[in-house]
Amino acid sequence: MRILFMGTPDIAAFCLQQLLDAEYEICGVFTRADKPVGRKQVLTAPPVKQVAQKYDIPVYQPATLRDGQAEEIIRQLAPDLCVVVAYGRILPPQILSIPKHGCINLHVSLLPKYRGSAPVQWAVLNGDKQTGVSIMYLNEGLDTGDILKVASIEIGENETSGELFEKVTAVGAKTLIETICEIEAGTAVATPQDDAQATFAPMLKKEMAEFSFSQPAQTLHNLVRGMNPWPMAYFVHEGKKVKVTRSRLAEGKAEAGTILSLKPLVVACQENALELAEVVPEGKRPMEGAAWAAGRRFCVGDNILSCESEQ
RNA sequence: CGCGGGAUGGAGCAGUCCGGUAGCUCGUCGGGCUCAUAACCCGAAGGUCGUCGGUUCAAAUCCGGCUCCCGCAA
Repeated sequence: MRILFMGTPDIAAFCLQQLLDAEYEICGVFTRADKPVGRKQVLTAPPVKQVAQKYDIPVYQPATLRDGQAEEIIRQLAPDLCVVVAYGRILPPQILSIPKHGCINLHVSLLPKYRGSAPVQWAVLNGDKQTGVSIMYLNEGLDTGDILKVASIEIGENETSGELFEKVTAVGAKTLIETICEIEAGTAVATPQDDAQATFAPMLKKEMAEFSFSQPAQTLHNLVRGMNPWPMAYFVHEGKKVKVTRSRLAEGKAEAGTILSLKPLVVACQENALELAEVVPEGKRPMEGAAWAAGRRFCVGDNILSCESEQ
């Protein structure tokens, strides 16, 4: 079985690695262009490219799939199956039809829920107790193809998107390989999605990460978890961003923003209260919420939101 | 030369503008109170103020070089 692999970030690189470890024949890799990364803006190859190069697999990074060139390359590679994991592009129909066994895709949600680019984050943001992975055939829509196989995954109470992503990556790769086995064996069965149940999980935007304390603690806790590791939930204190990287639900009732405890640092929300376990003030490194409170010289009863006017 | 913040006992900060005895909250250790405690009271230890050089009677503080950390941007 000649496989053409398409993907870009870590999860895709992990799947590619697993396929290689399972000794599948990878005839080529499509990934997105190298891009500048980090403070120094060093031009960096996507994770998938790094893995592919290690195994001397031909790498293609076309700017578009729709000018006929990509189609030509793929025909020459003559894959039996195309495996797509977080490639970041929709494949046009003329490419979808090239491989004999079609194109399959790993999507990290229980489809038809959370179609789109940030399914893991949205599951956490919405406070879901479980999510999962789906392997499906690609069609011309966005994550709308027939489903071959699913696996569900529990979401812990304090689990972040980043942590969940690690679990999802492992389960996803495993499920992907199981599915490929079934396709090879001819036992794979595809089931159409129920479009009426579909929801959409768009890419996160930085503005979505800002909060005051005027929402229920559970909502904010979900935000903190869901926005970690990027873009990180934050509130503004004295004109500066304070990211909250870790939180816990806490008991207590008071006007939103009231400091109920300094150690640990607990702040009242619209409903209940939230412990700020770890924060990253602008220009500072991560620190315990209590340490930040010590340096800010808060007192129990102060309002974290109105400090600006008081001081 | 992308913009900006920062480096002060174990943690987080103040002090720097206007040089002159190292300060705050917490932690640690010892003691006390208490049925008890993460609570409270008393006491103690712990810092060549990132680094190198300059100015000065005197530098955390003023001047210059360097290193490291972080936020933004991408």
